[in-house]
Formats: sequence, structure tokens, C-alpha cells
Amino acid sequence: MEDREISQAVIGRLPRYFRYLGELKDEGVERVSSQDLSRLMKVTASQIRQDFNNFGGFGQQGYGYNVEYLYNEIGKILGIDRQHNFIIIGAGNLGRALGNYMNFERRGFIFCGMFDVDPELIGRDVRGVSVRPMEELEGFIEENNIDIAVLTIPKAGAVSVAERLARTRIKAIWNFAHVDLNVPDRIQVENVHLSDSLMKLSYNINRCAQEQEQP
Amino acid sequence: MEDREISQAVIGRLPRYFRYLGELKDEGVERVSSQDLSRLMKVTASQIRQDFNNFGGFGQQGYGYNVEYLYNEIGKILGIDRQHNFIIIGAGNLGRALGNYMNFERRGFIFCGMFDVDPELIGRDVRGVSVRPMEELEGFIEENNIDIAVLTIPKAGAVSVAERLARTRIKAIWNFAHVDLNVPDRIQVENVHLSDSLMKLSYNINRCAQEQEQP
DNA sequence: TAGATTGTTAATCGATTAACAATC
DNA sequence: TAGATTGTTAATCGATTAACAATC
Repeated sequence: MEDREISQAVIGRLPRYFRYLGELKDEGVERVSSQDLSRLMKVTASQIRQDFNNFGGFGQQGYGYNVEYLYNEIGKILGIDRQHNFIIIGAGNLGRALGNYMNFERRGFIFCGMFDVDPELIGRDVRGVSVRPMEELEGFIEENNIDIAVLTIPKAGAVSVAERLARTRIKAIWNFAHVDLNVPDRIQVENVHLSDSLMKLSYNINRCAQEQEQP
Repeated sequence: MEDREISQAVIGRLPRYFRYLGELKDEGVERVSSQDLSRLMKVTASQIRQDFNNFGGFGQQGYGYNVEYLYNEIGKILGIDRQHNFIIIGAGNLGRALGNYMNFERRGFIFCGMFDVDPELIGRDVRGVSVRPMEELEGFIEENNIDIAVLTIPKAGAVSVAERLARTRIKAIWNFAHVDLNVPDRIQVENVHLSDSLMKLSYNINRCAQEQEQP
């Protein structure tokens, strides 16, 4: 049944479904119909059914979906029933903030190591993990079965670090640096470009201001 | 010429164009064709021309686009030629990391204030800005012409804070809390759901692993 | 002028929504 | 059984790509 490629548009919506289903589950709700979810999440019921059906039938005609079952299934699809070890490269403010964020652990993402070029920061402790020098990067990745590298360094260093990562067993890069990385297809890259997001916000602010001037 | 609504798909691509054009400008490149940009950015030349033409003709047949002119025009469209005052609500790790990030200032986003409920944090200094108690929120926004509120508080508090913000002059919320906010249309919301992003990454890691097992 | 490259229209592709038969 | 709601097919909508005439 796992045949055709599932579009990134669908994948992008799964975490949001997962979040709402988790909330329903915590409230003790047992079943939910696509129409209920539709009202709650403000998307069409049609899209919800279409999305779920990409992965096979989770529901039952005349009944709807079992909240807990659906929650677990989506969790499995997202792969958060497994463990993923990650390291953070760049022990600046953002890197430390992400290292200190406990909730990732709840989803199976285990904070294992932290690296920086700055000798000042080496040895510092972030939630029980001490900052290591960049020389130890490759060895550490190999020894600790690291799957994900989080890049929170300035763009100048990011490209060359990504090249180093490309030669390791790393499966994915969560990239907060403001550059596009060029890595082999085998390595997944997920970009979080904060300034891009802020600019989009800025556009929408100004667009609205204009609309109100000339209605 | 500013008539039809421009799709969010296009807006979402503008910051990336802006970034590449800025780099070309810094390298001293004077002109660029849609085909050059196409190769550089790995999108189709057709899309580039189509995108720019949403805002009127920036190019010249037989020549291409003037890098600096195009850069400035896109900057204007994104509204980063203006100043936007922002505050950060939530002085935890993430909030402080964003407050310390200097690059936003370069794009006209001015860090003016910071708020938290925790009495421990009140008075703390983040890059020259001291953390204030939540009671002062509304007054501060009014007095300092704040346009943007950055929400870096746990989801439990986010919804009610958003409601308070909705009664102020705030134009936009940059939401890092893991909830969907319900605010009037007049207020723009841009979500940065980090755990959603991480889950997407997780899905793509596992999908690739599967593909390699059964090719 | 000839060559290059845009602006723009038309064709294609993919994603969303609507509709409804299948079925619990 | 009758009512409800899914799974799925068909229709619509929007976004991307291709093509080419306009024009620098």
C-alpha cells in the first residue's frame, strides 16, 4: 500500500493533525469525524479524509476515526515512535536555547552533544551536555550514532560544516543558518530561516496597511 | 498596477530572492538574467520571471535585471525599508536568543522591550533591554509604537496573551508557541512551530531509510 | 541590425474541494 | 434497517512550466 510518493504538502500538515489529536486524546475524546476535525482545525473535511487516505484507511464508515488509534498511527508515520540522536553545532544563544528545550525529548529526539569553534565556550554545560571542540565532530557522530545535526552557526561557517557532515553517517540537518546547503540527496535538510519568516510577516503587515488606505 | 492579490506562495519566495540578490550585489555583480538566477537558485527561470512580474516589470528585454535595483525593489515590497518596533514576550532561552540576535536590526526590526511573568526574570538585561512585568504590556505597546509582538512563551499562556494583544495597536504576532492563535484578521500571525519542523524532518529521514530497504 | 532576454499568454501539472457510492 | 461517515472518484481551482511575441 506504500507505493506512490506522498507530497510534501501532506507531510507538512501531519504534525498539526498530530497536535490536535493529542489534545483531543488528553481531553479523553474517543472518536472524531472528519467534520468535527474540520471545524476544529479550520480545514475542509475533504482534505482531512484525503490526507489520511494517503496512508491507508484509518477510519470506519458511519463512525469516524478513533482518536487514540489515529494519533498513534500518525506518530508512527512521522517516525516519532523511534529515537533520533542529535547534536547541536553552534553553542551561541540559539543553540543553547534549543539544547535546553525539553520537549524534543518527548518526541524521541535525544540531545547528545554540542560543538563550537569558540575556545571560550568549550567545556560549558548545556543541560548536562558539555560543549566540545569541532575537531571531535566526526568521531563523536560515529561513536554515538548521531542521526541529526542542528546547525546554529553563522552562515559563513555553515557551508563547510555541512560538507564535513556530508562525509559522516548523519541522516539529516536541521539548518538555522541563513544559507542554502548543498548536500547529497541521502541527507535530508530542513531549513528554519527565521529572518525569512520575519520578512514574510513584514510584507503582510504592510499589505494590510495599504489595503486599508485604499479600500 | 497593485490590483490582484499576490499569492502567499510568491511572498514566501521573495526573502530567498532577496538573499541571493544581496549576495550578488555584495560580490559586485551588476546584472543578472532569469536564467543565471535560475541556475544559482535551482528554480525555473519561468518562475522567477513570473514571480517578479506580479509586481510590475523590473527587467529589460535583452539585458536582464539590474541586481541593485531589483534588490532594492524587493526590499521595498517586503517592507524592510521601514522600521518595525517589536517586543518579545517570554524571557526564556528562546526569547533571549532572539533578543540577542543582531541581524533583525539590519532589516529594520527594532528590539524595544521584553516581558515575562516570572518575577525572577524581571529586571534582567537582554542587549540593553530590561525584562518588564506583564502588567506593563499594554501601556508599553501604546507608548512605544510597537508593531510586532514575538511570542516565546509556553502554549498554556499564549492564547490568553494573544487575546490581550488583540486589544492593542499590535499589527502582527510572530508566534513560537505551539498553538494556533485566534486573533482578528487585522493582526497578522506568522507561526514558527519548531517541533512541527522537526517532525517533518523525522518523517523524511524514515521515508528515505525505507526506500533504501526496498528499492 | 541581430541576439538576448523579458513580459505574458497558453499548456500542464498538482493540489484542493465536491460529490457520492460503499459500508459500518 | 436507517443514519452517519468514510474512502474514493470526478470536478475545480491554482500554481508551475513552456512557449513565444515584444522589445531592448
